[in-house]
Amino acid sequence: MPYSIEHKQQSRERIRRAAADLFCRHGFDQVSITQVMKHAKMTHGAFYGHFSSKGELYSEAINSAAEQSLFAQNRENLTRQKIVALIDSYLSLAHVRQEISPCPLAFLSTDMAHRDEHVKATYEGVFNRMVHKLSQTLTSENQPVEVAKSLAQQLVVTLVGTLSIARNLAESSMQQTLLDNTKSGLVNLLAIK
Amino acid sequence: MPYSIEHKQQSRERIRRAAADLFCRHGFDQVSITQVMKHAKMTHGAFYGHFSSKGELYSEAINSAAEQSLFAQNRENLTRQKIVALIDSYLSLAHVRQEISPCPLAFLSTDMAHRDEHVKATYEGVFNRMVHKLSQTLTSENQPVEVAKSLAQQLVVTLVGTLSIARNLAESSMQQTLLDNTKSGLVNLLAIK
DNA sequence: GTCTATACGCCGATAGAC
DNA sequence: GTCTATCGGCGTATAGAC
Repeated sequence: MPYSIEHKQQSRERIRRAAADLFCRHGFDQVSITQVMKHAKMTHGAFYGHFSSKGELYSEAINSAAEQSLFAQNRENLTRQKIVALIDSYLSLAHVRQEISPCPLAFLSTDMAHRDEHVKATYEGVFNRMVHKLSQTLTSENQPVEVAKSLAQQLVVTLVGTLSIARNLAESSMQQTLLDNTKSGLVNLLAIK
Repeated sequence: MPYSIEHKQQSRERIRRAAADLFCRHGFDQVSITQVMKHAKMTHGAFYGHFSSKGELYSEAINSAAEQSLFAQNRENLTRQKIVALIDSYLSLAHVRQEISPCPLAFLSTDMAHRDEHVKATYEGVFNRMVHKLSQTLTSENQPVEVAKSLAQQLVVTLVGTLSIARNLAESSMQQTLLDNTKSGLVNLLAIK
């Protein structure tokens, strides 16, 4: 038995990671299975030993991107201070250029519209988990949970909207200005609760 | 001469409109020229009498969508009151479902990433025009123009982020909650200036 | 100006050797 | 488990008739 179980799991994980990177960078339709497998150092025929279809890979890739994104890096509970740092990293040129692990919510928002229900559900799951994690931190004792959840939702949609538009601006100075404007707006939002 | 100049212009405009609708609904790659031309009541061979490539059509479609969107409907100067009404329409289920003319910024944000520079520039132009129009209204005499522009940018990115995420939520009740949360957040944002 | 017909390439998925 | 080879379908773009 020349191939161990670990070997197969490692191959699968390499495919997942390559797909997460490429899909976020170029979108689902513009990335072929051949390209993904080339990044994972295999040929395209081997793909179907790990996934049943390109669509299934997409779900896996979204989850993989979420696992490596900024939101997942603080595994334990967040603090308000860490949220500010997270906003800072999220709204950075490095994130726009995908030099750090990209947030799939921002890089794939529009790309979801035409996929099957399973892929959409994956995206929605990532969104809900992010909102939930943030709202836990934003909750204070003397206010209803709905307020914290509303605040967390506003935070996420603003981050996502800013990043996906910033990506489409030609000059990096314009990108930086947009990122900074949102940053100061969010500081106000969180300060007044 | 069986075909008048107006006839050609009308055909071209039908193609532009059909493309705007379909691209916003399904994305660039998922819409074929044949589909666009079917909606425009022609066959696909006729397409190249009006546009030189599918990419060129994309730019035209983005501009066409912008022309018909909510931002373009108030041609004269906006007022603060009209901005509130615009936010209300923008953040409606009807817009999410594309029952009213869709905002190309929200429906195509991610789809831009992989297109050529000309298409991206078109998108950026639409964004800048919207920000400019809003910032004119949000300017008051005793504050620098940068403040109004920053506010207008925050407004647009928040609208775009909310709509593109709402589109990916399965239950309309969840969509409505998200829309309402952003709405109340923006009311606060604009009130405090 | 619009039609039908076709050239040409790319991609998802499968088959079979090793 | 991964390889090479291939099938089948679709989509952009072009050619030529009307």
